[in-house]
Amino acid sequence: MQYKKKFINDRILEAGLNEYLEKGYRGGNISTIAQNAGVPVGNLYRYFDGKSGLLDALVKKPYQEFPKIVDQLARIDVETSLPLKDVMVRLTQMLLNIFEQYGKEIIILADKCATTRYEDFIEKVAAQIADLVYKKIYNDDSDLSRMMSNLATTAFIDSILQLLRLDLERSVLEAMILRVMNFYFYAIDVRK
Amino acid sequence: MQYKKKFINDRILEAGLNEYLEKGYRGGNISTIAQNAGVPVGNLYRYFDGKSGLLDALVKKPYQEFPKIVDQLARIDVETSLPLKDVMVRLTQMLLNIFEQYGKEIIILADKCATTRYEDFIEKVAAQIADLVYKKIYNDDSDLSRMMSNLATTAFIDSILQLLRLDLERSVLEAMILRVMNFYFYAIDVRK
Amino acid sequence: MQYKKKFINDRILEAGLNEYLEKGYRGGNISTIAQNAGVPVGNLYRYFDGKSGLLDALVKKPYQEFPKIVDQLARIDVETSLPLKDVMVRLTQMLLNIFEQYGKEIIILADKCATTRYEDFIEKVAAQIADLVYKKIYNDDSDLSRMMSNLATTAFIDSILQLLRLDLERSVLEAMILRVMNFYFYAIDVRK
Amino acid sequence: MQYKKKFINDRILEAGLNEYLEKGYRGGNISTIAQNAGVPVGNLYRYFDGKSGLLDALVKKPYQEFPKIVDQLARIDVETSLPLKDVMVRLTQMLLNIFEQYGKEIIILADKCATTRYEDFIEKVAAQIADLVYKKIYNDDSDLSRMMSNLATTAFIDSILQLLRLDLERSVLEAMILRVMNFYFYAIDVRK
DNA sequence: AATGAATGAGCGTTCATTCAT
DNA sequence: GATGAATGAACGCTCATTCAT
Repeated sequence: MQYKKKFINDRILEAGLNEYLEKGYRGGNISTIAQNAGVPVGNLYRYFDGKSGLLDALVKKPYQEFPKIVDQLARIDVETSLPLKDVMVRLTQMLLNIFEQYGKEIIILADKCATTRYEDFIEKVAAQIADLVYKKIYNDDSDLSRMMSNLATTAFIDSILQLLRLDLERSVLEAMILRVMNFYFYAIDVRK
Repeated sequence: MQYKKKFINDRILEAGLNEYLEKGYRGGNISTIAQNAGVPVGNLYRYFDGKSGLLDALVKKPYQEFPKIVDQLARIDVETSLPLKDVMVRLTQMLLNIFEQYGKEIIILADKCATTRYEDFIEKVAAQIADLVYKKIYNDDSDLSRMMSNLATTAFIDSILQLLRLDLERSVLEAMILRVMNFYFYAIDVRK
Repeated sequence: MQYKKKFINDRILEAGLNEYLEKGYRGGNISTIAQNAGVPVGNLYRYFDGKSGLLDALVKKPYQEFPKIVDQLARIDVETSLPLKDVMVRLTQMLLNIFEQYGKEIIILADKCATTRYEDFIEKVAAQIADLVYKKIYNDDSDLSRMMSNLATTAFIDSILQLLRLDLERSVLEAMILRVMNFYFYAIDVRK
Repeated sequence: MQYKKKFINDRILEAGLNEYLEKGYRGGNISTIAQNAGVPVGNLYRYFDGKSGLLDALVKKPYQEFPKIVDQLARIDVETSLPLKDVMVRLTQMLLNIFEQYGKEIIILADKCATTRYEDFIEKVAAQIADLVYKKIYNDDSDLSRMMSNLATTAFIDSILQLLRLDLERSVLEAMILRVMNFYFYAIDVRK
């Protein structure tokens, strides 16, 4: 029987989060994580499957949720035929929700997972969203347009992630999101 | 200076480029680099000053050139008072030139130098350009505007970097650059 | 401070002592020390700060004590104006005490520390003692006399060190010390 | 046919001498020796059998001569029954001769050969001379007396070596040798 | 179940020696 | 024969993981 204490589990997760955020997955140090969590290394290994297992645990939720959210959005889009801007507003709301819960974890997924199996996570999510953007705005079977959707989407996501990294107050964050939205999707038709 | 064979020098540089590109500086392995270059480790050390020296050699040129280019651009801007779009076109041309020569090296500088002295290179360059953008477009002493200049500039640079990563043909690259330019700077005044 | 086992600490110290004694600091091999101590290399690093840290730990005490002892002796000399021979007897007693505790460590300090910061330790100690001898016996402002004090003192110390290396019983050691004393300081005035 | 240039041979020997003197055998660096000799490393290997072969070549002469000289002295002693002091004067002359030719080489033999097969050369020579001293002065079948002969002889040799290291002018050296002689062998009978 | 000392493979680097030119 | 670039074993050290207590 595996008995585990939630508060130990949580302290390890938090320490791991900060360590990976600060030094990246490869640069992160398991002993440091254990120490910062106030847990002996050996015990950390009872709670998580080593360095990579801890990473898995940290990013599991957003890693699984993200694609689902975008799928959901896609379905809404198809079913309701909202104008692009509204779709993006919805997307942004969804993103904000998940960011609020998993902000730091997403930054790890986005920036700190070189050499792990997560290393192209953001790329894949961006591609998924870009597909939506492409169908909605460009949809002209040209490679350049596909690329453009990708670029714009990735840039949009990057901008959101940048805001995330700044660790802003909610109200400021909202204001900035609106600006970014405007920036990326105002008069998109003439800019595409 | 001892005699060194250009093709060995180049093979090490190439192997180092690929290794750092693939695994980042920290994750990169000197023995692997040597092996992929077809050179024994010991000899690699005759050509470059170890792991960090090889990184230095790889990124030296773009690391030095980049800030100069932006300075140059700033001077042109002040002296000629060109409209923003023209300034950006100039910048883009300049960037393209340096990208063409040092594309992969710049990606290493941008993404793969955590824990090295280059780790905030892109940030600094972006800040330098963002300052230009801020003065040119916003210039209203508001923190949100400063942030917005930063976001837009970083997103712009990221988009360019993304194109870089795709390893496109020159003509395609040009077309995409034009689109990105348009995307970022069309009707910027109403979107800011 | 983490928990460390005294017997492991001691076994590493002993293995290090023997290794440095046998091969000198530079020639000594950390893996060999670890192996002879029955400890994996990694663990040695938990107990001591690497190759140089282990040397430091080995010689720390005699390195600090020696100069103090000579100072002490100098003070006694000035305050009591004992005849030379008595001063030397006192010195010898003091040396014997420290030799008994740190015999091998002193041999390392004396012979095996080329290229370390201890490399001229014995020279400095000899100079310090020679100064005493010079003031007590020669004191004629001639360079040759200074040299002679240095020679005699160094030879005296070397003789003592040689006895040390022989690992004699206490009683035998005492007898030999008396003879050496006599040898070096009998009728010193006519021999100087 | 092995064709070798004497001046190259000599320059390597000289560079090796200085390197080993300065850094000891283990610390000495073959590439540095080659460079200081103005000879490519590869060529050094044609002239000498590597690091240890160069050492062999450097110390060969004094290594072979020394024991012979002492043997010679022993024979003179037995045949002529000179008084001790005269024997020592003879020895000193002999030593001086060999020192003049091989001074630095002897310092290497004496101090810089840890971990080589020469490491107890000086000890052996001292023992050989000490045997002479013992027979001449002590000769009482006591262990302490044997030890005392060894100590005195070694100290005497060490003092001579010390003078050697100072690289003195001939006249100064002579004066010092006389003093050391006096120091070690004046009234030896009452001091033994 | 909890602890942290123990473990050793793997890293970046050096340098005596070899060998293609 | 001369050259110095090439070679790779061996070093000191780190750290993810294991395991005795």
